[in-house]
Amino acid sequence: MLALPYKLRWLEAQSYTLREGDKPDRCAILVSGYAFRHKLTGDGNRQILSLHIPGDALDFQNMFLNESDHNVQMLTRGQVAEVPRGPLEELVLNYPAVGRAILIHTLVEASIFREWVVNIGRRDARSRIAHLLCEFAYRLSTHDLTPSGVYELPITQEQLADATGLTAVHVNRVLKSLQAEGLIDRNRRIVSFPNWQALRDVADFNPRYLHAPELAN
Amino acid sequence: MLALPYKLRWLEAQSYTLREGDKPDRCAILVSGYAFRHKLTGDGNRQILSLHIPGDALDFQNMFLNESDHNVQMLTRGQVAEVPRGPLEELVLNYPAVGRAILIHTLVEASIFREWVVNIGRRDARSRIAHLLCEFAYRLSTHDLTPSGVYELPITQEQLADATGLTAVHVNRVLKSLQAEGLIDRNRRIVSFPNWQALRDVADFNPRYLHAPELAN
DNA sequence: CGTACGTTTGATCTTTCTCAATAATGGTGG
DNA sequence: CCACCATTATTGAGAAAGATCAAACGTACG
Repeated sequence: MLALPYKLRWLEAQSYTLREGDKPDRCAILVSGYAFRHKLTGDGNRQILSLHIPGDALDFQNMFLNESDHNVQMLTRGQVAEVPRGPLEELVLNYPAVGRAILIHTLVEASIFREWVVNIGRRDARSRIAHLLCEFAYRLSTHDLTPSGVYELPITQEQLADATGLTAVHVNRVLKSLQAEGLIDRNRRIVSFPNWQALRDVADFNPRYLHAPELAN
Repeated sequence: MLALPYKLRWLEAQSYTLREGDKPDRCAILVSGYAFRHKLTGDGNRQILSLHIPGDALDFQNMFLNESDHNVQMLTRGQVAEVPRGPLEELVLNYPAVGRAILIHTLVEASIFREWVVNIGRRDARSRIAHLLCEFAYRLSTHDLTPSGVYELPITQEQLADATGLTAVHVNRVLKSLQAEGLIDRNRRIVSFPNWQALRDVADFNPRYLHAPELAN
């Protein structure tokens, strides 16, 4: 996989790696910084579909399809490795071990989408937000991206609202109440979790859907 | 693909083809009838994740993972073809054309999950329900499963509620109001759409996310 | 130092939920 | 064919979560 041609590139916060309707001709792998997927409704509301951390393949979801069905945008400034579509496709299809790894990556991402459906469809605001925080922290920690248990949450309250199907005002209030209860500790965008187990309980968070062991190979 | 060993089997409504936590050892392809995926929250609420029509692979989402993260259940009585895991994996990994088809199928299913996130997260009850009806009708029609423009919707209002993140009571009211406006026409579980374009508008339905042309190959 | 963006707060309004009861419907055994 | 039962659908009244509107407050950054 490392033998593929690629181009490292810095991207500013808010810049797009892919827009809905585009025909993808390359796949960006996130190297540093954070990114997110989102989609807009007809009346202009935004729904954030996933958050991405270094190591994630940003455009793979659309790579084998003819046109992208959503947008991928940088959350912070960061670096991506862009791999052209042709060689990547060839590698994926002709090397079973690679094909298997990519398929698993794709299936795990689908599993995360399913959990988001559950989160937004069937949990109240408090659990929803707690769940998103748990997921983010858990993913960072299984990738050894957080030495400390202190997380930089590179996301505005408005983006958090768009990720959870709420409004920014309500997110603000819920965040404050989680803090008042000692479930989270915020200082600007820096968050820590004084009582991880209690937060997990509030969030109804069960990491099974992240399939961490399968991804470890 | 047709050379794979498989076993045809009838399943009753409500029977499971896969449960959360199971280790999948086979993949069921739906031959007749309808099925759905769902997940339960910690306090027992159900969220339906997708509806399936004949031709869909029911267990593929978990096939390459070690344990299933959700349940798959029959909506109606119907028939499935069960393919054992080993031969299917081998075929998928060693035949690029098959691998490609499976990958595309998987990516399209992920795209549908994303649209459900948008639907539940950012549309009101009326649009949500209309959207689900549009999706179902559109998928049936692109598979030539509905000669007539009249659909049997094999789903209770409670299931519809669990699919849209609403309550059964509210679904009932919305359905009645859609009918009063002439956007749908119901007689028991039989539905037709007297004004498809108007329903699409209400639903904010854009079939791009279904990637019908890519699936046609 | 001013401007733009993000956060916080209050007051009020709406959508949707909850609880509870009643009516249809479909299927079953006699 | 009919009576009975379990589901499902429908309706009403009241409650609640979250949305909306509007304003003030911070903070980073050019």
